[in-house]
Amino acid sequence: MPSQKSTDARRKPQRQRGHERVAALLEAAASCFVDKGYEATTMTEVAARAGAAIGSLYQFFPTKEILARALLEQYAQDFYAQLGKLAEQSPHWTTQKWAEQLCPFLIAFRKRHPAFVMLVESSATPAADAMTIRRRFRAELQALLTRRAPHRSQDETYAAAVVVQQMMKGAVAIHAEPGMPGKQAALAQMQHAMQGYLHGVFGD
Amino acid sequence: MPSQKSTDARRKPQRQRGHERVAALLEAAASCFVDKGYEATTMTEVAARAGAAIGSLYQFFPTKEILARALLEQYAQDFYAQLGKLAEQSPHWTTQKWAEQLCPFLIAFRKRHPAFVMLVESSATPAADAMTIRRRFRAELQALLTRRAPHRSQDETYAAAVVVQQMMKGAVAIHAEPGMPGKQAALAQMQHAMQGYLHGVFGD
DNA sequence: TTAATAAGTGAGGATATCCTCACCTTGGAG
DNA sequence: CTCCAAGGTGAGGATATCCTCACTTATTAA
Repeated sequence: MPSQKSTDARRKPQRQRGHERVAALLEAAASCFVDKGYEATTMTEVAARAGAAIGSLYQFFPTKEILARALLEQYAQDFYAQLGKLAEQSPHWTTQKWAEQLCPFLIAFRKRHPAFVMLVESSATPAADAMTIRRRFRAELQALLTRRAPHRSQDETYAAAVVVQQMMKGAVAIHAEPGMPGKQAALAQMQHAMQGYLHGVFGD
Repeated sequence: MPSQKSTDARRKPQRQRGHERVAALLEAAASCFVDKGYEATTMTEVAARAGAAIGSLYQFFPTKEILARALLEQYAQDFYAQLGKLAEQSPHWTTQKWAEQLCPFLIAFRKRHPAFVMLVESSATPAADAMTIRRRFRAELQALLTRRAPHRSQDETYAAAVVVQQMMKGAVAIHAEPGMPGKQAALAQMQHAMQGYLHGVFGD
């Protein structure tokens, strides 16, 4: 029994047309989630935005939760890939560059995939998946920090990773708030705060 | 026409029993919101947890949104009152004390009223109310900072208030995450980060 | 006591969403 | 060309939630 309904029983596309449909459906789902949130988006509207019949949607995604999880999984891969690029470049960074790179990182990713932060942050249904992603994100941050500050203990770099993660989240929240005056100045201050904190962690 | 259905057309309690009912209903609603989130809580369960009939609930709160707004309004009053206490004491604080007081502030309030942060943070229905609360919260923070750092411009203290607000949110997120190892150390680091940032803002 | 109003009740109507299913269409392999 | 599985379709069943309403009970004022 290779698959169960409750987790992932969707029929995987075999022909090219199937793959195109699935891509369109996922894109439509992302669009709906961004516009209305997870709970408020309806399967009917997802199908409509994809230009597909409701039956087609259910052929590939038997459940709204499975649909969201598929979207999350797709984004998570790209997310970790971007993090990997950071890991490659980080050895050459000054402390200032660390803040310049880390602070806007989530903002940039949210620009590429607006639904990602929404689904990970939302306390909606795929809560377990979101938690997994947040934990791994934190672990990758810790690995980055440990390489830069080997004199710090694991406990110390872990706590620092938690703080940096929350600061990145804060930067996204600032960036995403509609109609905030002086948004650029606030983001600069957030970055400044992160730089000051990293300065203390790195001990330089 | 003193009231409209869409905003607040509830029959206000006149007798003592009515006030008790309303209190029980609000408490039950808060409990449901905390357990299941705004969208997922049903009016039926709110009534059940309050030991009331569904009809009684609708007598005082004709809509789930009105129910949530009433809860938010009640909490907001307490929230601003607590902020006021901070404002009274803040003139005597060292920079370290500022971080010690501000960083755990939201955590403490969340312990008193777990549904408050949930409703304000959630992108659920009363989005406008939540935005209003966040904005006023930020304005009060700015007032606090302006009194402490009069040499800073309004733009500067506003940006600082935004940063401090996000750090407080981050502290709550850390505190609220279930099963995080080294949570106390992470919270201490968050506080340390805020202290370092305020140090720069205050210029001491 | 009696009348009037607040408060209480729960079956059920209206609506909306998730999801199924029986049937149809398409396109590539043999 | 034929066949068959992948892909497509949308009416409608199952379910759940919001909310109403006609009616009963409690409490206060006169």
